[in-house]
Amino acid sequence: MPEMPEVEIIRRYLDTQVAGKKIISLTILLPRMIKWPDVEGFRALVTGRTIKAMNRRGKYLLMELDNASKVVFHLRMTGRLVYEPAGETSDHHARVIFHLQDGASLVYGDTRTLGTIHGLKPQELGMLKGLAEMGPEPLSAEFTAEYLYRTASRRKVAIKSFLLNQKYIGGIGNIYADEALFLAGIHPLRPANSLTQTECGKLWECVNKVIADGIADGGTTFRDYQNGEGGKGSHQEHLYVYGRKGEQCRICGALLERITVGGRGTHFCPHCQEVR
DNA sequence: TTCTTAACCTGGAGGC
DNA sequence: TGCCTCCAGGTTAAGA
Repeated sequence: MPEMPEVEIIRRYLDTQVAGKKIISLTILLPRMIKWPDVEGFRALVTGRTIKAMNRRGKYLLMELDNASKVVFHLRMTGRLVYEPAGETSDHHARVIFHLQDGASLVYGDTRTLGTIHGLKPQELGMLKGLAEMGPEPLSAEFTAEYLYRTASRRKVAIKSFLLNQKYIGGIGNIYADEALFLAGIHPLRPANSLTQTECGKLWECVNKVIADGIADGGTTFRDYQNGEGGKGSHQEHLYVYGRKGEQCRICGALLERITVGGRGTHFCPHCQEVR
C-alpha cells in the first residue's frame, strides 16, 4: 500500500530511467484503468511524446510530457509502476504498458485494479479534486507545527481520521499515521481539536520523522508494494505498531491492540497512547 | 459545513 | 481438496 515515502522512492528511480525517453506505443490491457480521457484520447495524448520528468504530489505520481500534459497515476492499494529495461514483464497483473523508444517499457500493474490513471492537458489539471485540493505535505515548508495545530483545532474528528484526510495533510496513509501517533504518544481516537499546542508540536515532529525514516529505508513493503525496480523496501522491519496486534510494545512491553477508526484498521499501544 | 458510511476491487487466510 | 466468507485500505460519492 504505497504512501508518500513509497511513491517518492518509485519517483526517484523512474526519473533516472525514463526522463528524456519517447513513448512509441501503448498496450492497454485493462481499459477501465484509464479514467480520463477515453482510451483513444489517452493514446493520442501520450503516443509520440517524450517524458520530461517524473514528479510527485502526495501519493500521486506525475509523468510530465513534452506537450505540457501530464499522466497522473494513483497506485491506491496494490498499484505499481515498474521500469523494465528489456521491455517484457512477468507481472501477471500488468494493466497498461508504455513502450519506450529504446526497447524498454514502463509497466503499470495493479492486482486489485483500484488505481487510477488520468491523462490531463494543462487546462484540465484542476479537474482532479484529490490533487487540486491536497493539503501541504510532511517535510515541506508549508507543513508547520503551527499549521497542524491551527487546522486540527477546528476539527472534532478522531486525530487518526484527520491525519488520513489528504485535504489537511497530503501523503499520509494508514501505516505512517499509526506510527506517528504512537511516537507522539497520542491515542488515535482523540478528537483532533482536543490536542494541545504542545501535543501538535510533538505530532508534527513525529509525522516528519516517520516519513523521513520511511524514505531512508526505501519504503515499507507490506503485501504488495514494489519500488520502480520491482524490489522491496525495509521499513516494515522498524515498525512500532502497524501490523503488530497482540505483540509486545517495543517501549513498555504492553500488548498492542487493533481497533477500527473511520473504517480503517488502527494499531496502538494502550499503555503508551492512553486516552486523556 | 462537517462527519460517517458504503462501494470499488481481488487475492489470501481461515473455517468447514 | 474445494467452497465459502471475510478482510485488507485510498478515495469519493451519498447521506445524515
